[in-house]
Amino acid sequence: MDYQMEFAALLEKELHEHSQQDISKMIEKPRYDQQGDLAFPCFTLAKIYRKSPAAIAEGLAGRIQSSHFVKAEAVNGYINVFINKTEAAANVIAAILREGGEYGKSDIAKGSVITIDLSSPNIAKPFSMGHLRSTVIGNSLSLIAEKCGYRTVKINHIGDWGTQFGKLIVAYKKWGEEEKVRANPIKELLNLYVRFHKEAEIHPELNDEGREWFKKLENGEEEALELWHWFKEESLKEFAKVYELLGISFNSNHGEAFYNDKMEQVADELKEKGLLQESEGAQIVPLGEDMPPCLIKKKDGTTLYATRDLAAAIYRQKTYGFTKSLYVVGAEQTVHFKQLFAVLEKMGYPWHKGMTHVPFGMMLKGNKKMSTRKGKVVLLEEVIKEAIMLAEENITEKNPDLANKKEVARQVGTGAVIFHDLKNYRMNDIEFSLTDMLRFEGETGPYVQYTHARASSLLKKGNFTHTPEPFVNGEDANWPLIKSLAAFPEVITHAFEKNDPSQVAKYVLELAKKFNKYYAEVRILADDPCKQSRLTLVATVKTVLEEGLRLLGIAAPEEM
RNA sequence: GUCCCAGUAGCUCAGCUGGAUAGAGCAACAGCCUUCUAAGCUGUGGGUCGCAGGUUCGAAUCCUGCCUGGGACGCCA
Repeated sequence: MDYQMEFAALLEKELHEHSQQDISKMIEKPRYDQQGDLAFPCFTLAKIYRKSPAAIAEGLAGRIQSSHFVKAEAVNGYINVFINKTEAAANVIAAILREGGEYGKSDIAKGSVITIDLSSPNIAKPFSMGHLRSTVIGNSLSLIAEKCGYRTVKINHIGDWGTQFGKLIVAYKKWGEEEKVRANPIKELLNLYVRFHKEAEIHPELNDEGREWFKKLENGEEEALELWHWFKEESLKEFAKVYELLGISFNSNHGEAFYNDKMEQVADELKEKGLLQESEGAQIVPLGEDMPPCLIKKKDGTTLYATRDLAAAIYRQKTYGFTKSLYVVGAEQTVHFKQLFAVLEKMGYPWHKGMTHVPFGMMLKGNKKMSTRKGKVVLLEEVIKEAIMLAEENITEKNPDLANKKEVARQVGTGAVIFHDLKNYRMNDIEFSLTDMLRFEGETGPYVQYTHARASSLLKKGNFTHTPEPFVNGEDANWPLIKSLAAFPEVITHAFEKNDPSQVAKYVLELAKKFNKYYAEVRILADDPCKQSRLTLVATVKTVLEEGLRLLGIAAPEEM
């Protein structure tokens, strides 16, 4: 039952100048409960009918009659209607019981493919807090897309190619020691990387050496390749630990290097299509006034990441036939993606229209960007481990007999870290704060998980069983919950359209808050005729909380 | 210099396809566990919605200018 459309249909009978669709768009959800469930503002009608909004509202309110609404009243130029709670409750509850975890799914995609470029850490650099953002946002978006009927392909486009490796090789050859790197690869490689940039400030010629070594790498010289391969292996091992802790996996791990043998074709194709020009010794595609030109090859003939991204996009289209393709990459790379999409358009690929850069703000420290080159990074793995430890302490204190303590601690600890990242709009910069990240109270992941665990516990204690004809009345205590439960499907589509997981995070918080309020006010397990009805409501809340958390990439333990 | 993003309570943020009384969490203070997990609930205080114009019956929300912070602007990714 779509109450908004029903309300619009009733209004349309009275307002012939407006279509049902238009009216539906004008209908709002009032902020305060006393204002009813749906509201129609009459201000814009005042001019047409030459009557005051209040008078119009008065006139219309009396004509709103339907079994779906119990009341319609005119207030301050609005018509406020009150939904038939018993009917609405029955519909929502039945839908959730019937669909379970499928509740809220849609099929707007009709099984078409969406590729999502996410995480994409750089080899030989530690997995920093900054990469966490891309990883968890991308992962959640892929889960949301799946819920909307897409076949998703998560691609970890690992940064395993580029001039930086030339630099790293130079640093290793000058100052590196094999045993040290073997013992503690990431840390030692980072030290070398940091040292390189420090020394390059005084001796800029080091940068030239770095470029030379990258050229050797691109030419496939053995020494360069061997070192590169080694650095890569060590880094991948390190990343795997983080992904395991987070519970995130990928459908493709093709990094930049994978496209090495595909870039020449791109350059050729650009040339054939007459897009390539030489400028200051480099090969470029000019993109007009609005954008800087896209660099395809440097004057020494080596490639740039734009070249690799072009090759990757073409490869992905060929391999997956995507209709949509998301790049979950920091906002500072906005121009790069504009260029990338513009070049694809010039190449005549219509599918460039399905490509979207999903930017996000930075992790700041002391209002400054955390710079890898200066060694100012916080290691994600350490933060996650800390969160897990803290979660375990909490369990030991509050629920010492919990069976699978370790696993629940992992779920809650990572839940805190992931939720902390996803609860706010992704474009906001985040000031890194360990205390905020490890908070388990208030608007946090553990708060939602805790609420879910409470619901689970009630169902167990109350011996809840699915009844074929669930009855949950829409009494006032239930109503806020019913309304929230009904909103879940539209929250998901909205989150997908905006590429915004925080919509789901905020929703799940709101539902948890309402449930905790209900929990405090109503004795759910009281032995009276309505007990099963209350438990049914609890069951649906549990289902939706669990599903909401799942869409964020967060587990919902039964107990904690 | 040009372009992009942000500026709402002490702090972190919601609200921004314009609407009726601007909301949470944290922090502070005061309550609530002999009854369903207190990782919870209830209450109190706290706001020139960066500033100035404009559009509108109506602006935190849209437009313009300015201020502040951050970012990006051809051989890094």
